[in-house]
Amino acid sequence: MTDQSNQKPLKRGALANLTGCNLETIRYYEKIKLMLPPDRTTSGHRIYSISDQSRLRFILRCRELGFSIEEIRSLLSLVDTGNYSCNEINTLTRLHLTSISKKINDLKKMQQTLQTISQECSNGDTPDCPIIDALSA
Amino acid sequence: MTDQSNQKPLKRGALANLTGCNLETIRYYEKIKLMLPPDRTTSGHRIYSISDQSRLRFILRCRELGFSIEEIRSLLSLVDTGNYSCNEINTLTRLHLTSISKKINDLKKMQQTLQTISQECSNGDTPDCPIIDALSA
DNA sequence: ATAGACTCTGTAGTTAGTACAGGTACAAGA
DNA sequence: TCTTGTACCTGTACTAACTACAGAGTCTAT
Repeated sequence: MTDQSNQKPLKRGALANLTGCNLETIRYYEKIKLMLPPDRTTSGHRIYSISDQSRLRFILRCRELGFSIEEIRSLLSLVDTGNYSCNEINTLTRLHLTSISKKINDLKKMQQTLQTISQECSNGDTPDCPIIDALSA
Repeated sequence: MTDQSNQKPLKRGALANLTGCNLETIRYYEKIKLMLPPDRTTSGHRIYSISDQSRLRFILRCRELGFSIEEIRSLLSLVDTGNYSCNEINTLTRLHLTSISKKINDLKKMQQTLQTISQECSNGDTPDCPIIDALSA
């Protein structure tokens, strides 16, 4: 009954297809030691276990949520040792939330400024442009 | 009466101090041809004219507002040729505003998701963490 | 004259990947 | 069995926008 197609060991291309991750990115994550070195066939082709697949999904999910590689490294190392508390994880999460808020605020300030100066624009055909003036100020 | 101190030709360090721009960044902008090659003393030290100073300020202001180097290059090339209309400038500005809005939206989605999963956290001392569960899903 | 600050050049490192080139391995069809 | 076309292997170079350094030359103030 259950579909076993995503429960089998996979080669790199198949893992990429399954997760939506770029082929080269998988190798990159191994190089920077986010992904553990997978088993290999005798000829050297990588074989990804189910736990490798879960780990990649975890990484990709964190990236979607804006965690940096180093933040993910911290999360993974807590999980890998098994010596983590929910408390520690939540601290990292809240730190990340703070930096997201800061980015949003910075972008909103830019947006506000640009909207203001853009509204002054006459949209004319002459080189007399209040935007350029504002940017030069 | 008027302070002429920021109206004199300057060397690189002085220009950096005056504008708040990093010393090396000025050289970088020259290398990538955002800044025009300045005059030199006989021994090769760069001497920045008043118009060089204005150009750098323009670049820095655009960077503050989130324009990419290539966007600034477009703006500057319009201004440099003199063949620009307010209309063209405003088009570039509105394109940039669109990309800012998109970034804000993306960050807000991350924020929302992270807040939700963070709130489920018991902050306990055990490795039983709903954040990790959510990230693994 | 000389010490210390400034400037010059080229190069390497940063983040988070992406894209090749040149060479094997594998799987399917004739 | 042979062949052909993918898929995979490795290392390296490229992206954006800087920043930092090493080693050499120059300028300035005492």
